Parts: sequence; structure tokens; C-alpha cells
Amino acid sequence: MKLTTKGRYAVTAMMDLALHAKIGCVSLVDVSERQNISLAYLEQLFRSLKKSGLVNSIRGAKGGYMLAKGDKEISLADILVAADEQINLACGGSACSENTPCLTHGLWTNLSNQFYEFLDSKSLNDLVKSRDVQTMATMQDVTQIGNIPVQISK
Amino acid sequence: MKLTTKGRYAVTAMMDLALHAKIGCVSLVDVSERQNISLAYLEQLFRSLKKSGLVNSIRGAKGGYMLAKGDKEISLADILVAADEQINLACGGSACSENTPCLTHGLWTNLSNQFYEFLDSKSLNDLVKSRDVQTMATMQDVTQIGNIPVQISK
DNA sequence: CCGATACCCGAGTAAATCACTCAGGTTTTA
DNA sequence: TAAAACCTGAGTGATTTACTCGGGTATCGG
Repeated sequence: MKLTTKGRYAVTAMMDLALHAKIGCVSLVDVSERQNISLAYLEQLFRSLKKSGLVNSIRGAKGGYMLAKGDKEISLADILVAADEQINLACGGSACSENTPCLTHGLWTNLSNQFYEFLDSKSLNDLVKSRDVQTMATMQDVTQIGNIPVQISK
Repeated sequence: MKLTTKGRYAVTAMMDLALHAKIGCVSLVDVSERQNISLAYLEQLFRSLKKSGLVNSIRGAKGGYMLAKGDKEISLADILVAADEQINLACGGSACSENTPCLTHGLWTNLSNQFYEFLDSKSLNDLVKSRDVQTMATMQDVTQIGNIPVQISK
């Protein structure tokens, strides 16, 4: 039971967008530097996020990404699902088919649903509000000399 | 967020033991046939379960495995952990080290703990009691001509 | 209008993990 | 003593992961 880094990165990146929502749109270069994630990987990731309608993009210089909905309308589950992170513990292999389900088939679908409910109950806003994240975020912005709008030299 | 088949098999197998606890010990051949899991794989799996103290074994003909504790003392979490199924969604890669944790580090350790609590609150007995499992189990035993104690011919 | 910035896209790939299998044991019972 | 069963280490093909690469195309400032 583990999460792929893709799912984890997706949540991190979405939080970054949420934290800098006031600026308008955020470039992946910024996200990459702040969150320490490879740019190429982020681009690939944001394709999925966009396809799922979680973010909008603006092309060209001064472009970037922004949340397609409000903070509170996006859940952890939404993000994970968008990042191909299926929240499904159930079986689909050889030992368990539709007509001859295994002993635990019901159990896992049940648990999966409960996990989904749980993850769907946490909004991006909930996450961003947390004290932990707030302090980390300001630290990140300060480290970025000059903060966001200016950014003169490399 | 998915479960490996190893974890799933472990739970299935443990439930099989629990369901046939009255017989004394259960051979892996029986479990293999009833639950449709490769014998060799089960043997490998039961090494882990034994090492973790969840089952005891009796060697030789008429031998087999049995639960090392009561139904109610064994949790889903216990079984999954024994089957090398770590219940940990947190990061440990490049983007996130101890001194420079990523934005979401706290979030994932938090979630992991909640998941663990949840899985630890479900005992093997809880699972076995469920209507679903009961009916499936009797079906499995009936299909096995002659049921458990007798088992004359192959 | 040109070059820099940034999004967009398909494909490829090394490393890791998974889901097993195999080939041998050793112990116990009938 | 043969069969049943547990025990063990090692190997392996397939799949998935976590990326990278090499090209685009749109937009803005000068």
C-alpha cells in the first residue's frame, strides 16, 4: 500500500498553485525550483492534471498554470485520480474473476470505497491552511530571492 | 495507491485458517485449492507470516498451519505488515530528506497513520463474521467434495 | 518580426518491483 | 520407508515506475 511519486508530486504541485493563486498563473519552472521536481516530469504530470480539468494553462511567455476551480472544490482524491493514481485495493488477477470472486473481494472493494471517501473529504484548501504547510511555504518564498513577481536575475 | 497481491493473498489465506480453525491445522495444499493460490507462493508467504508470529506450523504428514493467536487478536494491519506490505504513503526519495522535507511530508505521514489505525481496527474475526464471507466459505467447503475432516480421494 | 519563454506531445529507457517458479532440503506419520 | 507436508535460497520474466529526450507551437517584449 503505497503511493507513487507521481501522485505525491501532483499534490505538491497543486498545493504550490493554490499557495500562489493570487499571482495569477504560475510557471512550471517556478514550481520545479520551489518544490524540487524535474521540469520535464512536471510537464508530463500537468498534461494529466489539465486533461482532468483541474488546471487551466496559458501558453507563451509569461504563461503558466492556474487552478481551474476553487481551493475548496478540489479534493485530494481528485488530484490523485487525475495523476493516474487509482484508489483501488481490489483484485483483478487470476485468482478472482467476476463470476468466481475470491473470499476477500467484497472486503477490498469496501475498503477502497472508504479510502476514497476519506481522501475526497480533504480539500486542497484544507491542506493549504495547515500550519505546517503555511510556514514551509513562506520559507520557500523567502529562499527564492526577490519572491515571485520580481525575479530579475537567474 | 494499490495493494500487492502478496498482501491480498495473505489476508485471504489467514481468513481460510480462521474459517477452518476448529479442524486444528490446515495444510497449504488445502488453502491453495480452496483459494486458488499457487502452492509455492503460499509457502513463501507463510514464511513471512510465521516469522511475524501470526501462525504456528506443524511439520510432517498431517501437518499444516494454524493461527498463533485468536481471531480477535489479529488485525488486518498485522497481516499486511507481516506480508511486507508497508502502510506508508510518505516520501523518501530525492525531493524530500529529513532536514529539507517537502511541502507535503507531514500530510502523508499523517494520512499513513490514519490508514494504519483504520486497518488495525479491523480484526480477522470481524472479517470472517461478515455475511459475504460466510456464504462464500460454505460454498467453497461444499465444492470440496467430502468437506474437511474426511477427504478420502484426491 | 525575432528571440526568449513557456506550454505541448510522443516516445523511449534504465532501474526497480512483482509475482511468481524451481530445486532442493527436513520432519513427521502411517 | 514412502508419502505428506513444511522449509529455504535463489532465480526470472513481465510489468511498472520515474523519469528523460527531442522535438514541436503559442505568446510576449522589444
